[in-house]
Amino acid sequence: MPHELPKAYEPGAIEARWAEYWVREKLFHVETPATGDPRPVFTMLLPPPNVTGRLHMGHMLNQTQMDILVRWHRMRGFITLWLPGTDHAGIATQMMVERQLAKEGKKRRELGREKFVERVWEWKREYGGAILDQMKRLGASVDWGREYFTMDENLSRAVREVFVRLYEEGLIYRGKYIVNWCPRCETAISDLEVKHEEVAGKLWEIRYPVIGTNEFITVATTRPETMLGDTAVAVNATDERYTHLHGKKVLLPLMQREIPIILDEIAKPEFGTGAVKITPAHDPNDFEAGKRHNLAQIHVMDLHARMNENAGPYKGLDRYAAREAVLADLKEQGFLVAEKDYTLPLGKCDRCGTAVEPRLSEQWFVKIEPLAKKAIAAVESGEITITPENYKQIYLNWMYNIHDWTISRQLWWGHRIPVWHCKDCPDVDVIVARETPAKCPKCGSARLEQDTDVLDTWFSSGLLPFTTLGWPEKTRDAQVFYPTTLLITAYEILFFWVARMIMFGCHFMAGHEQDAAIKKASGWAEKKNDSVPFRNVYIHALVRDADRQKMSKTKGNVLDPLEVIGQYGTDATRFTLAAMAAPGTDIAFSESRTAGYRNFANKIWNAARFMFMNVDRVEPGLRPGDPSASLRAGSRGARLSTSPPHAGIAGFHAQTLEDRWILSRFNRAAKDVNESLTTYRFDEAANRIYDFFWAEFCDWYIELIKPRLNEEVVGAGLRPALDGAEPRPHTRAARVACANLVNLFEASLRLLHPVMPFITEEIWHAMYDGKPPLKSIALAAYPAADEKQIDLKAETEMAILQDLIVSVRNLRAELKVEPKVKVPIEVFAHEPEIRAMIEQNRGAVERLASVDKMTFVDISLEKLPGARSTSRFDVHAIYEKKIDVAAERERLTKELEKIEKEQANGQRQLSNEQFLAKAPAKVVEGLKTRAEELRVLREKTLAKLKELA
RNA sequence: GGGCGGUUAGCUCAGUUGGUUAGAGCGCCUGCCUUACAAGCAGGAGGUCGCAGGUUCGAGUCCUGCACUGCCCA
Repeated sequence: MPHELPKAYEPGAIEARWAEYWVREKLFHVETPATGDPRPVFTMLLPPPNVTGRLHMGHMLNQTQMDILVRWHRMRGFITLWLPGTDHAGIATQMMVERQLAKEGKKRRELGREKFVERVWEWKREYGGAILDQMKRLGASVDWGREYFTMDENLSRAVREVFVRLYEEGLIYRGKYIVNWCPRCETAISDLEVKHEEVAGKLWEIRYPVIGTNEFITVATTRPETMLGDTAVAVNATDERYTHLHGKKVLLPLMQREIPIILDEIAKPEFGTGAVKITPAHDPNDFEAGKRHNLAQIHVMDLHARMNENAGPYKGLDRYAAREAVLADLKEQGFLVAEKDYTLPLGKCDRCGTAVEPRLSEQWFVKIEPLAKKAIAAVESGEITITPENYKQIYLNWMYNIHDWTISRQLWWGHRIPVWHCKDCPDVDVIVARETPAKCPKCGSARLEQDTDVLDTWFSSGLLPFTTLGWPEKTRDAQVFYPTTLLITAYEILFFWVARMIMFGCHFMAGHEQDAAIKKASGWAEKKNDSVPFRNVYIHALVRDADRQKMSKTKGNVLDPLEVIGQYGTDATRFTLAAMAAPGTDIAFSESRTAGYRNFANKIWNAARFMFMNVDRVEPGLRPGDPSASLRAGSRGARLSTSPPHAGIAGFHAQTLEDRWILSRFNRAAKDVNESLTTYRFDEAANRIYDFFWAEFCDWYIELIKPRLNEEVVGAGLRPALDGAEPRPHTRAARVACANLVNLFEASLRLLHPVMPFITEEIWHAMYDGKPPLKSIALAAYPAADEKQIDLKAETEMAILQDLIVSVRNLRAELKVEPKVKVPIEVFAHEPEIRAMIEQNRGAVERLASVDKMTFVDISLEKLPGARSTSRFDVHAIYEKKIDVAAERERLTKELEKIEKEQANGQRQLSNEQFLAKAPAKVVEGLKTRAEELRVLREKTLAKLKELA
């Protein structure tokens, strides 16, 4: 089985199999490290998806990036913990179950709180795992053994603890304020959960008669129905138009209520008529103004945004129906002055899209300023870094202007507020307790009632970095894994979640110290503050559709990641997201790219087939990590226990130019990829691997070693193969080439593994005939560059050789040589070493450029037709077909122009003293070398043009 | 209204602290089923880097203004 790969790469079966294997084998489970464990740690918290959620492209991008870093760190020997879990998502989940009930013709309130919550738990047990199951399909290497749910008993206990402590510290208070009220969800929501939208509306001007005069005062409003709750009209003290009305009252139309004219800054003289109606119970600004002037607060709507008894004749009407009725009546009575088109921002509930109603109600708040202070300091001081850096300023700006946070929600699903009211105590005091109290501490009554509200979901998720590690107990887990290393998340929840984690972390973990040895090993020795929830934050991009449109259900352009995966495979989809994840730009996800990366996987697949074919032919039984096997003929040298090497490729015997070259290129690639991943440059890392594997390994290296792999011993006796089976006739060179191929391939798989975990796992296991030294390539070492294996000379020589081969291919195309016809060539090399090098690689040139025979000459070939020149060599194809003189002249003229343009450019700089004085020597040197090359090239081109004339 | 991005090939995007010839994938054109791969191979065309100024020996890269466009906040 192992070496017989199907001809075409089919990701489906492979991926499902390994995804299941990784979970079953618990490969990514992390035990709590013992004291004295010297290894560095890498910890990440998975931003918990909503328990109601379905995987979307944003999750997939997020998880791909996290998984790349997690696998990379794990392979580099870090204790790597990636903690998964789900969020109970108060409103969303409640809505889901309400919808389910509605289908049965039932309502939440009919069921009652207790039964309803039981229903939600049932729902959670049945459907709540869906998104995590989807995650498994992505290959996310999380520790499933530590999975959490925000409503778990231990996490709930921590939530109560936090509430009580904050209350005792005076950082939680209850008060009557204007909040954002969603009449659909029947709950208060925070500022962040309101989405503002520009909508076309109207601005109505209404005149209120001033009592005791014949005058009117005109106010403008976009929400005329709220006038029913007006308790004042404000004008600006400096507004001379109204000076004579100071101290007077107006008679509120329709309601016939006398209300005062007040002087307040809220009225801006330059805006409209300069007079504003004040409705303290239905507008946040008016509420503040009302407090300044001690105005009555009149509710005119109920919880469902229907007019209530305070709205007089309009009682029972929905707010929009009431608006129509009010306008009609105002018009009829002559109070409506004007109606203008007006664009207004409308706040909508983030969850259900219903227009939010500002509503005066009693809620619980977190006093945010003291918490924000520490959270600002943590980022300003660099204890927490935010990447890309521009988000740092966005975070800070928001933090500077932060408001108190409404944490109570009028829902049934969530952490119920640990507050009780005593029915027998006349005063308004509350009992705040960690556990349900049996009786009132004041009067001893047992008639206690728990507050009906639950906490905002973000209140609990903001605690996760420490509650998942056992807080409030002081645990070894916290000592090792807190602060977590990195948080990767979307910009949208920077405030919702990231900011709150920082505030809570800095507050509740103050004084915490990470295990000193581990902290140092992990590279955080210079960090002073161990209370922060994470050391770094990386904000990832938004995934848009191929036309840069935001994906949305209403537009119908949502791409389901699982469908994309079904079509191209997880590896290709992951690769797409990684390769397109350049910082600062959103990702316009295009399936054509994914198709391209599926092709890349197929390329790897077929390169593996090629490798296996040769192993089976040349050296059956050969395994990676056992490079000497091919040299110890007859002995069973495969040592399965050797773990793969860390730096470079151990046991790679660089004997030929292409060997030295690929080894050098591999080490360079490893170096670049490691550097890119350090700075979250997933795009650079992915592209670098792509280019190395395809353009260097496959296109050149494999092609170059083919003849060697086929070398057979002539006349000598046959040698027994490793497994003692059929004798093999291959030379030592062939066997070295084969071993090199295997070792290089194995190292390349490790290089690629974090981005494409499945295909690499599959081929890796096959390389060991299904008996690998480790349970997974994910546990093998990540390649690190070995500087000694970087070989500049080999790279330069190879570049010349490639140049020669490509030049001949060019000539063939120009001369329209039949594909099957081989053509003799002549080569003139400027320097003897280059000539020797080309001579040594004669076979490669002849084969890869379809050359009949290569001969060296001692005179320049530049003037000949059918020749190509570089600054290092001339090459001439001996072929009778007449070349197209006109086309050739055109090509040369174009080339000459290009050369001269560059030459002029270079000359200008080189003759500029300022440039010579100021530019770095390296640049000047480079330019001089280039100038010399250009001079040679120009002469050659000119000579040839002359010859054609 | 305030803030932050973006504008580079037909399309989607890279392009490090300014430095020698601006790159990739897809698409397009030409020729090939060359025994790993047609999901492939070889070759090719295609860019006044949004516009106008400025700084600099040198600008796709830095500064100013403008145009278009996207996002966030109020």
